[in-house]
Amino acid sequence: MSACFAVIDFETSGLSPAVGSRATEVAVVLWQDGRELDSYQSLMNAGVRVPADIERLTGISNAMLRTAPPAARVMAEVADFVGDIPLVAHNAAFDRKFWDHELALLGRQRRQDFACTLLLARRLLPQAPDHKLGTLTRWAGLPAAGRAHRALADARMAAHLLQYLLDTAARQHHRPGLAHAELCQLQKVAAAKVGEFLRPR
DNA sequence: TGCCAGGCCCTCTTTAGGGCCTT
Repeated sequence: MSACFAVIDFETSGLSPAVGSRATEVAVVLWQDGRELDSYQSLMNAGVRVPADIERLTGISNAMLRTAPPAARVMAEVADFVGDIPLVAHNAAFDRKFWDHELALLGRQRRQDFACTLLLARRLLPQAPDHKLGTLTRWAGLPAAGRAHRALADARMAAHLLQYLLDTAARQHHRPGLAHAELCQLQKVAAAKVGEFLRPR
């Protein structure tokens, strides 16, 4: 049995907490052995106004956020849902800074590493037209999980992309005539390299 | 109104600059 990953995606009011941006929606997909075990998704009201261009991009309106549960309650729930499971995101540097910032507002700290499907895709799939999540999903023929730029759909797309990358890493290390034990060892090495590729520095 | 960040990585690089990617 392979490791379990918590694939996360935030929608936000902007590009960085450093300029006052806050999370507006979060989703996490628990992913193991090529399938979704469980998921969490919620809008979250952080008391900020979402600019009109981001409303259009995500479809998350200020009216929707007015009736959403408080950000503090949602972050406590999602952090408990994730526990110590390793986190994965597409462009993890982005989601990591919002995860850390929103948890810090609760007086809590991240307990695990973040892996990044963007960095892995750049290394393992250099032939792709570009490395946006939507482009890679279409290019690799992965399932379109719903409306792009909504948290649960993007988290599911990133989970399928993670599986595609894990499979690609294993395939690129394959040599004919390997004994089963050798193949298992090679996959462990590939998985370790995946972790190394994806860990934000 | 328009803008705001920041890490990674490539190259016409390393005493730096700029594109990509996230919303």
